[in-house]
Amino acid sequence: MTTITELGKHDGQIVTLHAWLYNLRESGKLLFPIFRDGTGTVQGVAHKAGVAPEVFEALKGLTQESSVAVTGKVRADKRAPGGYELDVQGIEVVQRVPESNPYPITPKEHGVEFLMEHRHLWVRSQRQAAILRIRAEIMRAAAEYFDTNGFVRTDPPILTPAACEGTSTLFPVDYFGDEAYLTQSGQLYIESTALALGKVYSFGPTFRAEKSKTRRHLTEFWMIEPEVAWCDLDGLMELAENFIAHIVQSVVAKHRLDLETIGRDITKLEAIHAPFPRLSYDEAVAMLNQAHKDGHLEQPFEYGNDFGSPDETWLSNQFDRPVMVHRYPAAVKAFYMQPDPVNPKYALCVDVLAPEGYGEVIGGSQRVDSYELLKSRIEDHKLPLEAFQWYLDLRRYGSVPHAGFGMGIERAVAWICGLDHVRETIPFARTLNRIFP
RNA sequence: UCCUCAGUAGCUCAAUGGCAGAGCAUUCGGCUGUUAACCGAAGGGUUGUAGGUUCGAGUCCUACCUGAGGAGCCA
Repeated sequence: MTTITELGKHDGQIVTLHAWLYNLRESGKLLFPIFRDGTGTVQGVAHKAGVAPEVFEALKGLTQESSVAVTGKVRADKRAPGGYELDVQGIEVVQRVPESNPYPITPKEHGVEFLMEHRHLWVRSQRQAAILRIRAEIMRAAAEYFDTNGFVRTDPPILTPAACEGTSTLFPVDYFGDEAYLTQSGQLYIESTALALGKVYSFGPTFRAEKSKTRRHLTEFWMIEPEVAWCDLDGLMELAENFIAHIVQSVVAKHRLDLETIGRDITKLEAIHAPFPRLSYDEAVAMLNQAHKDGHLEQPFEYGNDFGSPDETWLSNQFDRPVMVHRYPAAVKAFYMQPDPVNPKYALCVDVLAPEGYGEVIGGSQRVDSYELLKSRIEDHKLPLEAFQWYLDLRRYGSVPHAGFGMGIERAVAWICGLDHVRETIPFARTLNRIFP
């Protein structure tokens, strides 16, 4: 028993594959079945005169996605896309898809709605399988970076008693008669474990009930969030650029074939090395104003606002690697962000914008470490002080400067794979209009 | 929540207000190197739903439903 990616090690040998029929071409007394097994695809060849009659009959007219155990001889062939073909000698049909109810996803074009409705089958296609393998590598490499740099993984709860930031919409759930919410970020909790363990991270699903209908939004998405005690904004930006470079280079090193399958321009990924360019908010605004003057942006940018989606897209397109925009006006940012001591109207925060117009993949900040300031910020934002007493405890007992960020896995996958929508980056996307299958 | 666009065969799409069609898929036949193979034939329709205008509506009008793209918000 072997797999299709391993066929090169078995040239000239007889092997058996557990596989599915991906497609079948016939040419008279010649059959060209294409098999897929989850690791790749290979074309089989069967001459009517060269195989047992019952094998030829079983293969002829076999239906797409029927499951089989196929035995044959591996043969290097320069006509084959993967370099090898399989001369079929025997086949056991494990389950034959009936003609009366054929596999719905044909090797032809399909619309988004149809494919999403059949997501449970769509994941079998070569492109989707390649994306899911790359997603897995991104998640593995992300965890690996922290695991090998002294971080302890401390996962926060998914069921939470109160809003983390109070602004985004939350999914409420009944908790034995009380109202609880699905987490939208583990940040507040890992600030706690960071003060216990030094360097920590969390990695899990988060939920936002925003009515966003764009190619960048899911209602359920995965986020990896480091939080570091005794860390300032500069230290955080250094962490972010090294972290991202590690992930991208791991994917390039281990999934070149998958990147080629989905048509990704790999040279763009090979350029992703630290350090990344850094722009202050004011510098970014100056660039946006110039861009508007030059006619690259329709809307003039109003100083003091957060960047809109077209602004982010344009900014990130100006660089060949991710760009880090730091020190936004505190007024448009979250209550827990530390003010810049040089000018307190700015927050010590950073957004990392992926290149090629992919926009924000990381948002992070140094956190407020003063009890008095944090308390007044909570009050200014009209958040229930009672619910944040435990969070304020972190400033009552041995408070230190600390910082952290969150990276959305799906946006990172979309960028690294060069996809135009995050719905293809996760096995089963949850969007505003879809919670099926 | 707002703006724009789209719903016709299993799928992707055509059809000036005048007989509802093609390619793929399925079935049958042909082809000894095919690469989303090709060639020939057959079956397959409550045109998203409900009203309306008209001699006549897939097409025009109204409402609703579903989906897509974008804005805002965010990762």
